[in-house]
Amino acid sequence: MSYDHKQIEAKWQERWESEKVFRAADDPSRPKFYNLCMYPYPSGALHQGHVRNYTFGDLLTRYKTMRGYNVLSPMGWDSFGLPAENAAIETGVHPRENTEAQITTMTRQIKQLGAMYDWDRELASHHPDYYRWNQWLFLQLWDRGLAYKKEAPVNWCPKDQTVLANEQVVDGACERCGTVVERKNLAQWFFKITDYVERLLADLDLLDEWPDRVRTMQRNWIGRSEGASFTIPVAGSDASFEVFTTRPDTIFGMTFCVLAPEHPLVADLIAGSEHEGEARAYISQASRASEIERMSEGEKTGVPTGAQAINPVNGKEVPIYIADYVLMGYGTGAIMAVPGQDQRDWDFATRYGLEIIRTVQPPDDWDGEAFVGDGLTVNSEFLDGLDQAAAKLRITDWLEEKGIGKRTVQYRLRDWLISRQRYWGSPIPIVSCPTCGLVPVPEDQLPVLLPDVQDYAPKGQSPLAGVEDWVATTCPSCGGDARRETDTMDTFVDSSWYFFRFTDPHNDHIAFEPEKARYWMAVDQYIGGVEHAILHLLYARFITKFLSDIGYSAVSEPFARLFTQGMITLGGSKMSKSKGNVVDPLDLFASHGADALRLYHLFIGPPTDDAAWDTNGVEGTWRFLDRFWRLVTETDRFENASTNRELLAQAHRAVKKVTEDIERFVFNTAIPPLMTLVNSLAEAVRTGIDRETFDEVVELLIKLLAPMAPHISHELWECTGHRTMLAVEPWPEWDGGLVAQATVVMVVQVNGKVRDRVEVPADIAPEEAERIALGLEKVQGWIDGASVQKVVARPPNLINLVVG
RNA sequence: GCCCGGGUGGCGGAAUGCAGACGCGAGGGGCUUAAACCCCCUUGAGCCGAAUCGGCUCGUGUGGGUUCAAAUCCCACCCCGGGCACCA
Repeated sequence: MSYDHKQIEAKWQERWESEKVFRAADDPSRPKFYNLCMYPYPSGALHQGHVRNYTFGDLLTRYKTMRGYNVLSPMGWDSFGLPAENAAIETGVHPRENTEAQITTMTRQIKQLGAMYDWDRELASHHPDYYRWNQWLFLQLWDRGLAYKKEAPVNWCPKDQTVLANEQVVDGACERCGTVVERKNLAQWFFKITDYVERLLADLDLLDEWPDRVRTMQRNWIGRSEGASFTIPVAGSDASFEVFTTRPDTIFGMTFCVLAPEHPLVADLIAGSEHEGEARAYISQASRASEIERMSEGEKTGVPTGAQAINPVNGKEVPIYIADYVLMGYGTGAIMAVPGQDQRDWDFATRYGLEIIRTVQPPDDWDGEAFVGDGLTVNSEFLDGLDQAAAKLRITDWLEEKGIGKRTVQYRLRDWLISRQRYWGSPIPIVSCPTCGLVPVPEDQLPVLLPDVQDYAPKGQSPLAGVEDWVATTCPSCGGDARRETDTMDTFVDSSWYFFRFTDPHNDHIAFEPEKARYWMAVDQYIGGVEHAILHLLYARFITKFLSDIGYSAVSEPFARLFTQGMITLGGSKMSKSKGNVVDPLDLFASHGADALRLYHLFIGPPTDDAAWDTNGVEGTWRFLDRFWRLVTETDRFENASTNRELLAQAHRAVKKVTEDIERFVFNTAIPPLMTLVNSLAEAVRTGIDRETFDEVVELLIKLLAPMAPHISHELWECTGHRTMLAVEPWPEWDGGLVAQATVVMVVQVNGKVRDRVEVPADIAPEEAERIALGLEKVQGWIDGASVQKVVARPPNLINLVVG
């Protein structure tokens, strides 16, 4: 009889839940393991990406539990955010109602997977119990000057009617809806992540259990550049401007300067100039140009200001241009242009007929344009003859001595723009008072509750602005009339500290007890999609460092070990509703069961890699489970047999292999030894096996399968007469004596080609291996009288005879 | 343009001194009135031999190199995927 996955899976899901097998107690006497899958947005439908994520996570939860760890594996909901609000705009249904219905649905689906969480610790970021502490976090940052409001040019999505962080702009378009992003000046809230930039960069080196790829992405995102900044005076005026360069050694090659169109000095420089009209037209065009147009590389355009700059090293006067290839947001918004050593400057110079001076000698065969490589400095007075490094050092010292400039480090990373003109998020706990200015809502008045609104449609400001009796309030400081901040927080704020809240999820007088966090943090294993490699992980690292600084966290890095899983693809592209290529996990729960689906996700390929979906593969893992099921439940004839020891040895080798593979987080190679062991066991049942060996091999197989296919494993554990809960049984150890092989098949090569194989003792000496190899008939045929010139012996696996 | 990954049968993928484990697919056989399920066998390409067994040659994107030995290490190139991108 084939196994009834529906009945068995329902039975065990109920048992695990009612017996609270996976509830984590705060017990500092036990070694802990904090295992966390990135908490999901409650979209309402479990997809294969979730299944893959939770299958990996649950395998680890169950494995570590069997290894005796006190495992914390919580689940929660990233439940604020745009999709629920956009749905509300269309349907009028309150986002809360919608979100909570979807949480209910997804909870049921996750339980159908058999993935175990401590549901007593469930949290959802839209609950006042949670966002109250989100607001608390905001106030902590405010108190230390790390939250501030300022007018800034921002990325504005005209469709969603909200501001986007730089990180949420992809190819000049809104990450969510694809609308081309505009630039707008608005007063916005920021977190000062740049205060932490050096630590965020330096501590990446400590994260040696993170994928290199993710560390590199973060490093590039932070974008540290060393160089010099210095002052350039404007000729015939008191004005001057600062520039930053990574190539101060090329300063003698400066033949013009460029200011960004938004540079504050521009207006003064062009006033009254013959180029004023032309320049104004250019500036206004640049400000209207969408981000995407400005970003498209190509022809560099610009206009002269008519003003001249004075090169501080040699007093040479060069023209000052305005061009949009210089960005106001990076460095000082002004550059010294050195076309000889910078391709962008070269392009600009050749277009406008400007002078080009090489100050680095290119190689003799150089036929390119700007030369950016290393070489001897030329045309540079006291720098001549120095290489790049020496010249940089020399000129930077010179600039510092003269008081003209200084060593400078620049970063690509900007402060984190956290305000959103949307409804479905944590209200920012600030009140604006005409006399006191911006005043924080006192901690004991938190949470600032999100009020209900009538109209969710975006109008350029948060829908909260329309709730007059909410907006109108009194100043906590002077008691006078004041108005509430109507922006809400970016949902990345919610997710930047939720892993702390899981350590003390019900606390209603503090965000979390530092003592509890001290026991559970850091997260030992964090599992999720690589799409969070930059934003979420960077923000979470920043907030953790902050919480550490204010005494709430004993760790300054939240995630000790990070695992990023690959995507599931079908027909060459990522499975997604919009592509219409989804395979619904719920259908597979019904047709093949959660165990077969889980096993398929483990087996399909390396967990880090993308994997091409093949429903036949689920059929395959189902067949494997069913074969094992029938073998255990239908075998009833036993006899003494001589091959039992070899079968037992194979079983113990499987224990070793599976254990080692789980430890190194590679699951696809942990399944084949189980499949071959089941096949060998079936073979042994056909040819004769004794009861004792059969039972031992079955017991090992059940335990090894327990973290991967838990339902069928638990049922078989019970079927084979055990009264204990398999989930908390100890993980099996392998018998070293059985694993070690007495004899090994040695490969015999002649001139590097395999010519024969021979069974030899595992501890064979090289000389003996050579003697045996030379005695083989086939080997003699290949040597054919020639002399053996060299013997490379790697006993007992291989020996290579080199003949000439 | 710069920085990461990656190219192995019909397919997903194993393999760090034996290429193709394991699974899927395909082909053949058994069971069956029949089909499905299940069980057994075959399955990189080419070739040799009185040939269901034994053997040979080639073969891991392309071209070189190092080595007794290369999918694996090195160099160059091609292709695919990802990240960043006028960052001075």
